Amino acid sequence: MPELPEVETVCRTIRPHLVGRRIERVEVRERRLRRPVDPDLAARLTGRVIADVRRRAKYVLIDVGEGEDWAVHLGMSGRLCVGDPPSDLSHVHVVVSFDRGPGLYYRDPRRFGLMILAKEGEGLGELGVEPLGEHFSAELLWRLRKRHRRLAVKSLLMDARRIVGVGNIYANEALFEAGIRPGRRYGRVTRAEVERLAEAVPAVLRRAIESGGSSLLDYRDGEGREGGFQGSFRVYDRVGEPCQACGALIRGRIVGGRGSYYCPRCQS
DNA sequence: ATTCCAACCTGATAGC
DNA sequence: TGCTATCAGGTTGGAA
Repeated sequence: MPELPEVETVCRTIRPHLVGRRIERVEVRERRLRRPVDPDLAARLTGRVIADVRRRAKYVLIDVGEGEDWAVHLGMSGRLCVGDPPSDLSHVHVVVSFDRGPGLYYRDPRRFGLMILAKEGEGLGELGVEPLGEHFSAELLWRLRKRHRRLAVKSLLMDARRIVGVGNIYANEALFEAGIRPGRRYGRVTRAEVERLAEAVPAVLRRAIESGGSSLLDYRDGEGREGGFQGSFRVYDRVGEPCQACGALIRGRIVGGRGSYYCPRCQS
């Protein structure tokens, strides 16, 4: 679910409710996430004052001072919402209350999410370039091409060790915008196409953020609202529908184990 | 070193 | 209605 635009939206929507709040109580109801939650997490967080909330890759980073971040990954079905948890607490794994104002809860039916408390910048593994940052460019993509000639271009876009934040939805959408088929070997992508891709990736992500992200099933922002970008998909999950640009029927195939979608006329 | 793929888990949906 | 099979926004570890 949550790719960069969704995580960014969550950060923006929880930030005003959390900054300056002192963590009063943390209840971990289910420790079995993708990696087990530290048994001491609640104790380590209690009493901390939240200094900031920001995003890195697909992580929500809650700055709890002393150089440490409470990093939350939403996996496929995670939600981080401000307010009281729903009366049905199933899949609500963590509930937080503060010295004042509304609480915060984490819900994740599939438990592919992750939650750690670590020194700033640590514990998140190898993370690549931010596609909305200054280091993302055609030059970078061209450089990466040298080392990944055999890889499908879409798989490269989705490899968080190289480029972060781009998941299955936005990889498909950006490749449509750049006119490149998802399964094309990266070594066969031309310089001109790389230039288009370098424009398309941040453009798609920015538009999605403006719409509050995409809600398929589980995603909600920090205030419980659905995103709106799912109504703007050009190719994602649209097999058999006409391309909005040329009318050809959208096709689907598996690339790198993930559902991939493209217009056979607009994308080569 | 790079690439591929199964695995993790629950729920929604499609087909019979 | 109900059962089964398939698929889903992500990441990872191990094999090829």
